[in-house]
Amino acid sequence: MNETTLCPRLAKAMDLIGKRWTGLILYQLLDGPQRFNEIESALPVSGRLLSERLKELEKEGLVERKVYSEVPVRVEYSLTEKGQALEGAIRNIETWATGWL
Amino acid sequence: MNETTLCPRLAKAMDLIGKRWTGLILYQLLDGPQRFNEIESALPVSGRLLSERLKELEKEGLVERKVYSEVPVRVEYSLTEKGQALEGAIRNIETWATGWL
DNA sequence: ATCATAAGTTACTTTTTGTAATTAAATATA
DNA sequence: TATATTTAATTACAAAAAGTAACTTATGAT
Repeated sequence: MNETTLCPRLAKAMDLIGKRWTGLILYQLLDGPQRFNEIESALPVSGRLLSERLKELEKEGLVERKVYSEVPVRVEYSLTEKGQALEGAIRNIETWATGWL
Repeated sequence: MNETTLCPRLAKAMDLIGKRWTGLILYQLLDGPQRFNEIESALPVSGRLLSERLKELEKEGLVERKVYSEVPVRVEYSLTEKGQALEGAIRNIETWATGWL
């Protein structure tokens, strides 16, 4: 086990995307801003992990969180420019999936 | 938690790629056929998980395993056409990583 | 017989996930 | 006043996956 010449940025990207549910959450957000429950309903992910993943993605600047003080509260998540920039990669995976799986 | 209309192929693709080390292993194999120890040295993955991941990828038809009965034995792993077809997605992630991380 | 080497596998600990119940905040209703 | 509703989480605990290091297997050279 060593890290020799592995590009740290690629390693970080793969670590982010290669985390369970992250890819699907980003894919879901390509459809536009969505609230917590919408994402939870669209994917087979539990609230616990969805919350955790969204926090990570927000911290990494891929996702933005907006709170609307309505009743009951509404929280919307959307892709930032940085997150949106992953669309090509995600669409590529989608295309591969339909062609090879 | 439900699965509503989520595309099963995309879900499977994300499950494959979204498994720790899988993305980097595939990326490494884009350089051409490599033996077990080469991959292990190039990435911060342990032999235990590398072995497990390569088995999964072989089972899914993305990677081919060839044994050369030399002394000591040589085992080479390479991408199949199906695995190679992921190059676009992987390169896309690489580009994103260098641009945004 | 002993050693060397590549490619794993095993045993054991730590971390991450899955699941379900619970909480917080802000009203509306009985 | 007390209870109910709804969204967005958080907590507690069990199960699964990952990290680490030592061990095994196969084959032939010394």
